[in-house]
Amino acid sequence: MAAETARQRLAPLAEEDTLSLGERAYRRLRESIVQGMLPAGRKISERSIATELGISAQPVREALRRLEQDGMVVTLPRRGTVVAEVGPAQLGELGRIRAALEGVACALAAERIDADSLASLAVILKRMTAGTEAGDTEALDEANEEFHALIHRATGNLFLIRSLGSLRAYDHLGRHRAIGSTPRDLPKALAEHRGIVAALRRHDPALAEARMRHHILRSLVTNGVLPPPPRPMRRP
Amino acid sequence: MAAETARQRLAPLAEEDTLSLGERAYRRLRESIVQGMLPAGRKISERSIATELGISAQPVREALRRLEQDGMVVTLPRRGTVVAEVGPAQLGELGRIRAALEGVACALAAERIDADSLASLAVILKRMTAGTEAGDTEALDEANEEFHALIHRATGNLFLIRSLGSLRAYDHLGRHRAIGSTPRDLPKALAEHRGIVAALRRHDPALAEARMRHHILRSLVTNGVLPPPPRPMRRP
DNA sequence: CATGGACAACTGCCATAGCAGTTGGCAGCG
DNA sequence: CGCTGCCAACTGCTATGGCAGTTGTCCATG
Repeated sequence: MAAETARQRLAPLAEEDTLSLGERAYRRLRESIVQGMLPAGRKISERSIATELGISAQPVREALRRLEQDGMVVTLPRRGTVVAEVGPAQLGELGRIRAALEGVACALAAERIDADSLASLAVILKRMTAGTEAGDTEALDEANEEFHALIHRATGNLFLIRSLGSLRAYDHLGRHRAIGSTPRDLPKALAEHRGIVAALRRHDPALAEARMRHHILRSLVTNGVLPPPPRPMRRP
Repeated sequence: MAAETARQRLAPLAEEDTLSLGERAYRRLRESIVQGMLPAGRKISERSIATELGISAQPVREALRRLEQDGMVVTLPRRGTVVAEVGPAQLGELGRIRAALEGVACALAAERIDADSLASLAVILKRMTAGTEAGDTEALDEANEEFHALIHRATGNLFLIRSLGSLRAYDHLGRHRAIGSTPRDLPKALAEHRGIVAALRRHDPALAEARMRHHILRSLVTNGVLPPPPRPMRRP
């Protein structure tokens, strides 16, 4: 079959940033994948992507190698590179992996988080409270993003930051897969976020880890990417 | 200061494999880092590494970008790339991360492992038993490697396999850092391995996860990369 | 002696060109 | 009509060359 699949071309890279072309291509491609364009199975050729982005093939190639390491594309040598299939099952697995990783991240953060970060978290919590009352899911998503990113950075662990960045990308993919508005339990999420901050403020790694892990797993369940708890979940 | 640090050159890449040069350079460099040559702080220039390996600079560059994603090197744009500092503290963090990841891997494996893999694990257990009685640490290390790699593969999750591959590399680094023979508790490790296989055979994800995580954390403690449990560890 | 500035020797980064292996289709033979 | 073999158009992969930014050294100047 020919490539008749009405492919929407990628806009050329804006030269707004000072980042390397390889880095920009990496982010752009990852974004394009989780946003839904470039669906699973789509063939990605270094040259075509390069011309669409208005750059050379080398940076694209680097980006593809990194995406391959993230598991978002698979490439058969001398055959081609395609967007990896990420079915509901694998999405669930990645969610469980993310839950575990967010857990240790939260534990590490609890050990070394400073007053400034705690203050920032308090501010984010206020925004979350307002957003929950107003039902502003968009603002909530943004605050949620900052919330977790801040905790990740608080660990000071680059490996954790990078891995969780990739994993959260998959989370976005899951939301885009679910047609329409995904179900959420706003008040419960807010309470959990409060509990996590409380544990962080107490510098209690074990408690922080348990609460964070529970929070992620529960949100995955209400979002439908994980089935209801096959065995009674631990109460935090 | 000049580069007078008696640098031992890397042997050119053998063309034994059919792997791409970039992949081979990636593995070679990672190996060289965890083995102790290319110590932390060593400057790594694409060109010099390329000439030492007898290849071009492009594959080396890809390898460096991937190593950067693993956190093993850091590169300042237009300034240079150096081997990342991985102190005892970060080694401990990475260990805790690995414990969590090995845990979920073991849980996933428990859900879907087949009879063949279980049989292979039984064979490995026998080798471990023999090695423990004979005190053959080298054979034990090899068996241990296969043991965990087999469980990783049993999950069928590429992200898990890749991440744990990188993490285990850091584990080797920890052993090479510790001068002389690192302390180990062979009988205890054997018993834990048996318990893990039993949980896998029972297809009990929660039990398998708890046991695997405990196993990793304990081995990290006896190896000295983690301090003795600051708070009472859960009994599996 | 101290200081500043220019030049050379790096560095990472990117574009171009071409290699070898794979695939799809089409002509030609049975 | 069906099958085989070849050829062109891909693919990923690597080498080469060169650009721009950084650094360290050395000489000239105060």
